[in-house]
Amino acid sequence: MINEQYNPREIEEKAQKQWNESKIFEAKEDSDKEKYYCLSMFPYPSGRLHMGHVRNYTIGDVISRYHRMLGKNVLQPIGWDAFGLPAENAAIKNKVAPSGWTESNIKDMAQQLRKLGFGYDWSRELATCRPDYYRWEQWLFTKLMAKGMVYKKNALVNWDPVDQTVLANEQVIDGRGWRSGALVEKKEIPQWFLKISDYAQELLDSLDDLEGWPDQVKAMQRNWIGRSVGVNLTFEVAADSDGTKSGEQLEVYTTRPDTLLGVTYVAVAAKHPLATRAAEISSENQSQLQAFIEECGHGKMAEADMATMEKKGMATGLYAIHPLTGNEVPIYIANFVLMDYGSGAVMAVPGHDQRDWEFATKYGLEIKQVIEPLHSGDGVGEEIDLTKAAYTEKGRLINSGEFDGMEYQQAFDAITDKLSAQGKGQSQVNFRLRDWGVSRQRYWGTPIPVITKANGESIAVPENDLPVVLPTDVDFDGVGSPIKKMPEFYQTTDPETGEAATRETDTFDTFVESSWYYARYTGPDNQDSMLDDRANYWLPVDQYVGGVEHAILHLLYARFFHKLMRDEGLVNSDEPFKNLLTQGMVLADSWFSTDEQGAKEWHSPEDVEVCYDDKGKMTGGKLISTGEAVEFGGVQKMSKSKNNGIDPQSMIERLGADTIRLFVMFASPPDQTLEWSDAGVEGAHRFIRRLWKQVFTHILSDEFGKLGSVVDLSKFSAEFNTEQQALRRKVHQTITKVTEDIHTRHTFNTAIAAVMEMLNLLHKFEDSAKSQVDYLLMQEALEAAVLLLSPIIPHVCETLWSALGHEGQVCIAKWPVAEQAAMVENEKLIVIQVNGKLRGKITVAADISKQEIEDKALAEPHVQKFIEGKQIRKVIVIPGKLVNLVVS
RNA sequence: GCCCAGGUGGCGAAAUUGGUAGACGCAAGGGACUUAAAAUCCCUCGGUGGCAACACCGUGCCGGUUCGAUUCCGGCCCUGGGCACCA
Repeated sequence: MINEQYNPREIEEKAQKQWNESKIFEAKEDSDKEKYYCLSMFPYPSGRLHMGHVRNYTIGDVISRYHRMLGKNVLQPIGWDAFGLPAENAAIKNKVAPSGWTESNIKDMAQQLRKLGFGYDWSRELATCRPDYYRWEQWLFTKLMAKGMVYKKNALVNWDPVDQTVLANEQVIDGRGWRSGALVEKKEIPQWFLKISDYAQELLDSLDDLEGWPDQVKAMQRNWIGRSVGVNLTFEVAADSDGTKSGEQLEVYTTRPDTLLGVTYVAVAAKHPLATRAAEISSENQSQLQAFIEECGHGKMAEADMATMEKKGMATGLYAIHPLTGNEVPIYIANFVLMDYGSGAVMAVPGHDQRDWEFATKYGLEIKQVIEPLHSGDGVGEEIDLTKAAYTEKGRLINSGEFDGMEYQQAFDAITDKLSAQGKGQSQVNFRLRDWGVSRQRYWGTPIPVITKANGESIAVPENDLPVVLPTDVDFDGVGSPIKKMPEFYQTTDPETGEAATRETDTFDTFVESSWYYARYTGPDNQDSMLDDRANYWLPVDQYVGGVEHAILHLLYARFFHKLMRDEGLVNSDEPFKNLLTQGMVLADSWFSTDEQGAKEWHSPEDVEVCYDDKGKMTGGKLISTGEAVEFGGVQKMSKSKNNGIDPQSMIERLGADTIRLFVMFASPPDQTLEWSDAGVEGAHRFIRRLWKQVFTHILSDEFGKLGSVVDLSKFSAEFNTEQQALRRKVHQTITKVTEDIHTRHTFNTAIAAVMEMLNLLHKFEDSAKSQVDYLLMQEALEAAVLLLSPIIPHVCETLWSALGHEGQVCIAKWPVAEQAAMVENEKLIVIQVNGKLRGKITVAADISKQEIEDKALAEPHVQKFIEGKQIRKVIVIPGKLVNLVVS
């Protein structure tokens, strides 16, 4: 029996207690059952759950609960991506150690997750900042070192010269350090790299096998890996003006060797040895060159900044010899060429590359046409004008001597062969993907398990000395990493000779931890090895759910790690995530007022009452607290800066977890952005109350008591009247639709809408219900609604399921199966169009012939008005759907 | 700048394989119940014209393919995500 009033707090506590006590979500390996591993991206323990988390974890929970009801052995774990920058920022701000701050956040957030009723196996909870987790990451790294998958090289970082610290890209604002305001420098320091490029081809190829991944994610990864076929070729550097020959060579890579004869200059990075040498040669512009190189050393090293900054360059006074013509072309220093990428030099073809064209136009360099458009079918080619833009299409070669008249592929091969024969170049497959730099000069991360010996040689920490534990009792002042100032940490001995040696004080990129956590969940208690047999029982993950912002980096690194672990014999699959669902962001209205200085003050949408005109169009808002009028700032991503975040905690307390779960699943499909709406949340709550009331009214009826436990409704089917038949058809159509929407399409919004439609029909049916068969049908409909909604609003469905007379828990009840016979429609609605415009509708028997449909359509009075006096040219009949009469 | 998405009523959205545009929900308006309010229930709800039947227009913009286009093709505009040290 249930109360008349829906009381979320009471029933949610009760349901959660029951799930905990029955340990229903603790997964045990069982080879007799089909396994299903559903994983949501683990959260960073910032301290408060935000709506993005709620959305992500509700999607994962709905999928998990659905598959459990199909009878599968479901694993849904949770843990914490616990290393990272925010803990260090909090440490500086609040004078607390990162470790304590993080652990206390984990406690708070775990509490919030429990309140939302997610069916996690908490016995497998892990946190990446704990040594029993990161020790295995260190272990794997040492194995990779032994294999030669790891190397050290110099790489650029954003350096803050005042704070004497490395900055993340997000800490560089307008080219300056966020705290010091100092102009940021690009500094080269030694760092550790993982050879992800060794796996570039496999990472690209196996995308084709990932049928359960969204196409746009695969496309982004393909472009990121960026396989290209081109030519590596060498320019010799010409003798200096005083006649001395340096013998230097300039290596460049191009994907357009067909344009080689159009090269009119060569550009090198500011850090290129040639640039350095040019600035040392005494000449009239020596000081300008030095100043330019200095200028290129500032600014941020993000690709977006490189691509959008003003392209600048300066002639070095040096010349390169064209490998085919022997002509001399000037060598320029250019700010958009980076020493880190490729060889640090590029050949420039301003006639056929837009960036080169802009540069050449700016500095008055020669623009030479070597490609002409192919003629179209009528023998006419398009006009090109190289004074307006570069012509970048592939075409036919001109002004290229012996190669004139060749088309792209022929020219590509011929020029490559010639270079190759002269020892000046060879064809080369290149990838855009660069090796993964894993070193971070930060404290709050996994220590890199490396020791540098007295002779400068780096060696891995021996296996039995692992883990290298990060000291947590530290004084954190924000100026550099504390462990770099702790001799008791970094002073050590050479494990072979016992001589003094130093530990690496850099830590891993936090993407390293998040690249293998999904595998560790299969055996988080294992103290003896990274993974065991359980990994091969559970892996690969059947469904991975997370933000679309991770479409490239995290997902690519995790795929890479899976292959590393496979080649280490730790897992037997090729890919970690069989199916992927990328969820959109959570947005909310933003509101602001402007002060006398013109500065905007952002107000929480929870403090704004929205005003509408009589057409229901929003006109503005005013603050509930003060009555002050505020302006609408658009629908924006929930953020601190716009003050438009909605706290899930207070929502749960006010309306219950089920209401929030229902709202986030109903408001939009999971892969699109979700706009928060208080009114929409109220609507979700109203729906649950209505469902509650429908069940309550039903079980209170006299007829309900006489129903008996299990009834096979199909045996009454011959006696059903039209309304009964229609209700039953709707119920079974709804079961079919919801199953498909959840299972295949992941469109939870339409699944919920379908149940709403069914309950709306049931509501009309209720008014006239009298007979026992009516009540049996209503019981069937209500049971279907509760079962179909139980993955989404599990607490209320547990309660209603038992109220409807069931003993067991709904979360392990059997998912309903639609009865085909109940869905048979003996009549169909046919739409009649004339010239594609809707002109009438007829209802016909489902098994009627095409000819009969056509005859009936032509006989329709309203349709006749449109075909009268006209000639029927064509009749298109789509059985069961429409007739289109083409007349003129 | 490059790569990937998205753009449909007042709003969130639906239309699953090219076949009734706007399901479902929110907001709004009208009504019932109530001393009153809340809650609940019923009705209306893309635009324009019309007493109405109904007609015309309408899925970011321009063009194309088709009997038929929100859906396919070409071009453009706008918004969002990612761009390698935020997670």
